[in-house]
Amino acid sequence: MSILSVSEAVAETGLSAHTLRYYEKELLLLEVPRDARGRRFYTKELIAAIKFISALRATGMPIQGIKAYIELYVCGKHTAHERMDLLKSHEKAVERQLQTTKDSLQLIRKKISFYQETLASPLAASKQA
Amino acid sequence: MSILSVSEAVAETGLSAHTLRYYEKELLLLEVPRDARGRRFYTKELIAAIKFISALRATGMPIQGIKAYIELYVCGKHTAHERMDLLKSHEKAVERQLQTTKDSLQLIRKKISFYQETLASPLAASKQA
DNA sequence: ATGCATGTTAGAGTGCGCTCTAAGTCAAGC
DNA sequence: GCTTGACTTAGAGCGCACTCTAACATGCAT
Repeated sequence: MSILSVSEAVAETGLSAHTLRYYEKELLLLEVPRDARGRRFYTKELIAAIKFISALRATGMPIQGIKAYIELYVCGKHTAHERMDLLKSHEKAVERQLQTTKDSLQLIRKKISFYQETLASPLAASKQA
Repeated sequence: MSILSVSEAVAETGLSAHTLRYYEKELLLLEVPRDARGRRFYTKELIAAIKFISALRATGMPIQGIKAYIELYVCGKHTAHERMDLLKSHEKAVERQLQTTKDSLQLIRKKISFYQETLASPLAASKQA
């Protein structure tokens, strides 16, 4: 299973075939190999790259940001430090975003608690939007 | 400071005046009062509503979902349970999303660690996309 | 009285990330 | 031989959430 067809890659990564092609077109995926009939297949390295790209996307990095990372990679080993800095900066952004999500979740939970109290004893409560 | 002008509401909520008007048009904000000159102002209840809406947006609830919540609110007290269920369901969704963000962050940190090792002792390492 | 700040409106435009369409190719199975 | 299914391409279309434009109104300061 170290070489996957399109449909296998779809199953493995959770992305659609359309999205895989779109990423390739946007230069997020480089050198996707083809079989004798011109059909794509995905090596385990490529699958790992797709999963990493998915992690960047899932944490809100825009396509252009990922592209910038890939371009550094293409430029060679001497960009390793710059690539790491890019990831570290994204790491910090994700940490901030996690915190604001948690804060927002707290506010939502407060509202839920309010509903729970109100529904338990309808005599209380009045002012809420 | 229990009544805020547009610019004060902008400062207080972090949203743009454009976005406040957009939310009003989309029926997320109801009955925004006006002064004698026809200019909006925001009561503290309205500001609280805006902050709650921002929390829902910050946690990924779409405008249409928020609108559904507001519509239930407009329908009266008897929808309180349904509104709470809607929030609870969103709470669960946010918890799942928080988990996948954390998982993705772990993968990103693994890559950063790899770079750190590689850059510390350049003799190691080779295979990474 | 003139300019500026701060608001108003309806409606158009933007950026992002997919997502889909239409037409075609090829090998395998009935 | 014909159909089916998994793929290919270039390019169009879509949904979302803003975001901006243009023209106008009003009161305050110089």
